[in-house]
Amino acid sequence: MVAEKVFTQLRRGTLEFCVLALLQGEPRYGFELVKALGEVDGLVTTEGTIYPLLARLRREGLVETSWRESESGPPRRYYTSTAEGSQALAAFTADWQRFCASVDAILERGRRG
Amino acid sequence: MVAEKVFTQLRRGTLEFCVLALLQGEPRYGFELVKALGEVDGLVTTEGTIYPLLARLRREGLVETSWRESESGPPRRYYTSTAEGSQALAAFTADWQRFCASVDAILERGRRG
DNA sequence: CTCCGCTACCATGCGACACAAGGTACCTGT
DNA sequence: ACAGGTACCTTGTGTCGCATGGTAGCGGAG
Repeated sequence: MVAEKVFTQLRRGTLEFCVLALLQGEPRYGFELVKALGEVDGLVTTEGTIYPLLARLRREGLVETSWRESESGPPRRYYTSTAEGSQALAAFTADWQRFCASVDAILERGRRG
Repeated sequence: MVAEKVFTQLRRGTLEFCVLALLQGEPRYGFELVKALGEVDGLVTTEGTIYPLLARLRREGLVETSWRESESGPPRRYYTSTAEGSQALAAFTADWQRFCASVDAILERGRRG
């Protein structure tokens, strides 16, 4: 709970697109996303983070939603990526790789210095 | 100026340690750091960001400072990484690599889906 | 029937970076 | 020696995304 604080900052800006990536070709609902992200190192989060994020994606037209009945529990709101969402994801992926390369270079320089 | 907004978020949490990396083995002053970061893709920033950041690092004991005369201009406050700073940098580097690997994996999955 | 897990959602707060202005010291040209 | 420009540091305000904690409803297990 203490060392994890670093990841809270690192997640900024990336979490949004990680969600978008998880929605590619496969509709998912909120709680499912929390569990999926929880299995990935450094991306653990909670519903309180995911739902505002999903609402934002919806406002921006990057995802669409639809209700479906569940066999065990309350109905679920499924989120699907729009074409615009996939496009935004692709653009981010390029930016992300550039950014990673820059940071890696600096950290590497620091290790030598 | 529009697409750069993504990087603003990505910088969060990493900028601090990029500065720390630049200080390894080589004392630098604030303005110099701004220029050095400005040459790196995605890490461009301004004094208004750097100085509060440096103040934070100093409060946390990760850097030390000392004034030195300049041959051309006002005196400069030089920042040096402490042993604690180098240690924190090493810890972050490990976290960063874990995080990158996670994000890369998710983005990759999204491209296939 | 009651408790607990699942599911969705909202209100509030914090932390880190951006933007912009202000201030002081030094140098240079004339 | 004075004016203006540059180097350098500082401070205040704004923005935005994630965290924390809480509400509410449904359904199954004990």
